[in-house]
Amino acid sequence: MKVKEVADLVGISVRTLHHYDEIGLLTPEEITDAGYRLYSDENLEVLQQILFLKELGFPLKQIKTMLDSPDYDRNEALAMQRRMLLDKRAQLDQMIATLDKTILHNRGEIEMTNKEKFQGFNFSSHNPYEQEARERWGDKKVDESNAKWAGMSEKEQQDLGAAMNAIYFKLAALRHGSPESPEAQEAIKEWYEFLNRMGSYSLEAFSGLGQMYVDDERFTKNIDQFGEGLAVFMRDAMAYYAAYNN
Amino acid sequence: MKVKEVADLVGISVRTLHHYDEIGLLTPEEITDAGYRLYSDENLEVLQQILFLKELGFPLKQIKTMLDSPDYDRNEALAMQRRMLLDKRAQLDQMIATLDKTILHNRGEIEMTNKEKFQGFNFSSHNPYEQEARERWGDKKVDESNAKWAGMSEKEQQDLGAAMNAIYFKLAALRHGSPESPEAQEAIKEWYEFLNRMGSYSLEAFSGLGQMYVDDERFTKNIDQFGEGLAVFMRDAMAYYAAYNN
DNA sequence: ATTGACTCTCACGTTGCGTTATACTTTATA
DNA sequence: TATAAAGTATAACGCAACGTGAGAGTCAAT
Repeated sequence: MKVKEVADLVGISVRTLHHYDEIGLLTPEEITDAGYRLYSDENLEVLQQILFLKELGFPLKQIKTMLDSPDYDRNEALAMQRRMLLDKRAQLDQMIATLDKTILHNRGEIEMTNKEKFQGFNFSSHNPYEQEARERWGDKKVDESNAKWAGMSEKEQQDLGAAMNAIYFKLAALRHGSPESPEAQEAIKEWYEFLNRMGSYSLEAFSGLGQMYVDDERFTKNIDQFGEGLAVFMRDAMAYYAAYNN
Repeated sequence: MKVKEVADLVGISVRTLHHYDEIGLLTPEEITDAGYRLYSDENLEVLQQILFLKELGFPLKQIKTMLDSPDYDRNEALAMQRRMLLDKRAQLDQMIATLDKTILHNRGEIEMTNKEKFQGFNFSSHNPYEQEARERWGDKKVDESNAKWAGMSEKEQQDLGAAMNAIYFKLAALRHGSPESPEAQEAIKEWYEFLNRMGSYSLEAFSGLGQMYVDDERFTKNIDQFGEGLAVFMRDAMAYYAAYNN
């Protein structure tokens, strides 16, 4: 398929396809003698992945990094994308609810706090683990973490969300190997460093958090969406990392 | 409220608020002697509108034009935004359905056409009026219009959608006056020119289309979402325009 | 053979901020 | 009360992701 055919089929521009080729994100299967790009069905399947991830706010560089990874599993990616699309739909639902309340507010039928007026504009939805986190680490650490989150722009929040997912991806791809392998330890180190951008975790607290991933089935359920058994794998990797990095 | 307070409440950056001030989109109610920006509750309500419209893909320049318009009615705007958010949610639903099919396809359980793989990535959903349009204007005109639409990038399609909505807004604001007033005629002229970017309408066809807006209750229902009685107003404005612009 | 549509590369422009630097102001802490 | 930290201002460069236009070659339709 030539560029215009692909562009029309998908609903993007020819320039977009050129750009994706230029940055190495989507390289046509074949180039004719005249230099024309020919796209294969496989190219289209990759393009579909790109558009899903793009819709979810991932920057193209990060999409390329994901797709180029030898550990990238398309079916696991689809499962993750599905969850994120559901999250995004839930965010839209919340925005619609906020809009409905705003209409009633404008009619004088209800009062809205300023906070209520902006429900749904970012993913700062209630963290269901916050109560447990407070019990385990105290109010100060949670408030500190929340303050950091709240002090970020939407872009920063999205980037963090995407970075977090990228780490989950990487760990999921490694989970069939040993949690003590250099690759696994490298990836879990990224997780440790990532967490320390939000709060401040000692190695001991890090290991304890890993145990929580398994003890608390809500954590387990969320994490295992990225790959069955990932929560256990992460716990073991985190315990090993904590033991051997002090 | 100072910038950081607003930024934290809303989940945007301080830089964003500065930018909106710079371009005249959101001007703080008050500036202190030190030059600090102070935002009022009214500013926050405007900011909410901005964020709704931004989420719907309107460029900031266009948002500013809308908000600055003396005809801008916030409640009508909210109704329109609600509809567009519902449309966007429907698009996400379609993307999720596409993703689900993709998962089955990857398992070998179903086959997907290339077209099916990209359902939901743009708003090229089936136009329910297409059948009637074919009957009234023939296959050639509809194919031509569809081909033009399909040949556009997502950005162009979104811009057109936004431009279309902006015209509807303008007309809705004018509908309590005479359809023959210069303002109404100017706005309906924009509609005429807009339609001619998609197809090619004679003045006679334009007037006939206006009549259809009233005769066909699905048209009426869609158009009147922008303002009760707008379909009738447009029909009359279109008839007058057609009669006096040949 | 000619024309129209499609394709290529190149390069500048646009939008909406992010980021950094520098300096002033306000608030919290010792 | 003095000092440090946090918050505020403006200015300006940088970035991502294309859009847009120009010029030229290629392919398909007439």
